[in-house]
Amino acid sequence: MITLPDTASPLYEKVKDYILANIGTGRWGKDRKLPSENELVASLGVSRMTVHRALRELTSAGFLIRLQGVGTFIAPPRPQSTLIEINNIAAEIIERGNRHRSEVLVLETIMPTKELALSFEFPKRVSIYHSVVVNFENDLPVQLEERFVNPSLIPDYDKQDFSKTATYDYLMQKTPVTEVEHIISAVPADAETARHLGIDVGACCLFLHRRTWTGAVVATISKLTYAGSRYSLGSRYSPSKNS
Amino acid sequence: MITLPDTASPLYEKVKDYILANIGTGRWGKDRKLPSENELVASLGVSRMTVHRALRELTSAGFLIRLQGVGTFIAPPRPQSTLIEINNIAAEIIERGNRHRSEVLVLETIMPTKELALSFEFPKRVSIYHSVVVNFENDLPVQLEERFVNPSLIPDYDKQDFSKTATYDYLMQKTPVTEVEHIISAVPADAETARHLGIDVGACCLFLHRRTWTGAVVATISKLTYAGSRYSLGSRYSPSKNS
DNA sequence: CATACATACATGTATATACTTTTGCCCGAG
DNA sequence: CTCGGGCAAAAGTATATACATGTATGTATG
Repeated sequence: MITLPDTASPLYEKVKDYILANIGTGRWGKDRKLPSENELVASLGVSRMTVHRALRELTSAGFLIRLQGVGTFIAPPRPQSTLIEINNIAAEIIERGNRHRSEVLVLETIMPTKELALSFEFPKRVSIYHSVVVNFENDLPVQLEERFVNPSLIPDYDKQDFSKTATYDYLMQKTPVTEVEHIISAVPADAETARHLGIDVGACCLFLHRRTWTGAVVATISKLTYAGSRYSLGSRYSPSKNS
Repeated sequence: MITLPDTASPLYEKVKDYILANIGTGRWGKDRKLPSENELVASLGVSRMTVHRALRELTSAGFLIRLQGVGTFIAPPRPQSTLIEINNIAAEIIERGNRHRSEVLVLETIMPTKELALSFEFPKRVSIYHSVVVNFENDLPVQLEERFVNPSLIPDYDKQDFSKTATYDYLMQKTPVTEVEHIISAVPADAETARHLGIDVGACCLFLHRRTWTGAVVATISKLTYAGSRYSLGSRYSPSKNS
């Protein structure tokens, strides 16, 4: 029987500390398999629910991997990927000390195309909101922003004045985002895009496709086109900001 | 009594979805206070532990704020930014079930231009490693990869065979990255890029500029050019994966 | 009137118990 | 030797219960 430290912290935290202290010391074999919940119950003298909570939280924090029916394992060192941050364009422009202005080209209710309804994961055809806005930095158009919005989550989208409130701000305020999908690509400007952004047809544009979810429901689909010569996505990131 | 959806997902997930769906609709008053655990138990017909777990996870995901003795409240909107993930291209290609191959065009030691030395934050001119590699997905060139590497951190870079080990893997293995800077833009292909990627001059390319630091020292500078028509950066991200 | 106490109610922690789902493996039938 | 059934083990979920701890509030008492 192992005795956990006699501090003020809750029991499941002590169990977490105990497990963390034993990760990396090689104490748990070269297959990096932890004792089972029931073994920990026996060796630590706490209930299985408490052990389970400790293990679940360490798993969600990325330290462990658990397989039902198999066991609990130490997670491999962090996956080789880096993150970049995508900011709200209005805020970004203002932060650079420049003036931001929006021009609303379209704000309407439409029936989605079959393809769009599919992207929304709609079982049947329901009408959705559709907006097209051009964002200016010091009177120079930098971003063409087309959005499709799920009206069941954001009811009054079509009644807003998006030349005053940025669409992004309104959406973020109205509904919590639980998941985001991004696809970034480079595309040549089509005729309409070129006209709105004041660039040549065929000029390189950065194209950002974004879907956001609230729970299991697709909340918004956005297609953001940036004039390639006038804009780039940038970020600086420290991986060491995790627990 | 509210009836939760009859799906296969666990009960606490349904409770989380139910709560998320009610956040932002203004359903829970202008003080943004949620019903107490016991009220949710009564209205949803589940046990308090299940409600508690749902609320605890939403709290740790940043959606809620809980005060013992007071109640549960909707958290103020999170900082408005989202993250996208940039993966190792070799790993990405293999994960898609395709074949990855590299062709090393250049691997040499050079004296940096003044501009480059500035990017490295070098006080004086020191020689650096320089590599140019084309990455193929099933014999189709998708990425032109130019790297400048700080020899004081990665000594034997010029002696590796990068048709066998991906440059990325080698660098990640050799030195820990403490900070990353990314700039993504869309550019037309110049003559040389077009030739190496097998695309037309002027075709849209995704251009990724990356600097990595190890401590206070710039370790690598990379210029990655993706054939726009053949590649897009994608990612799906759940903000709720924090502790 | 002000302070102290009692009370109610909120979330936090801990346990015991039961059942479900997934997986790995042994063992026997063919 | 192979296939498949069945069993055991592991994590996952759900509940009932109890007690701990923190907060707000009303009330009795000095």
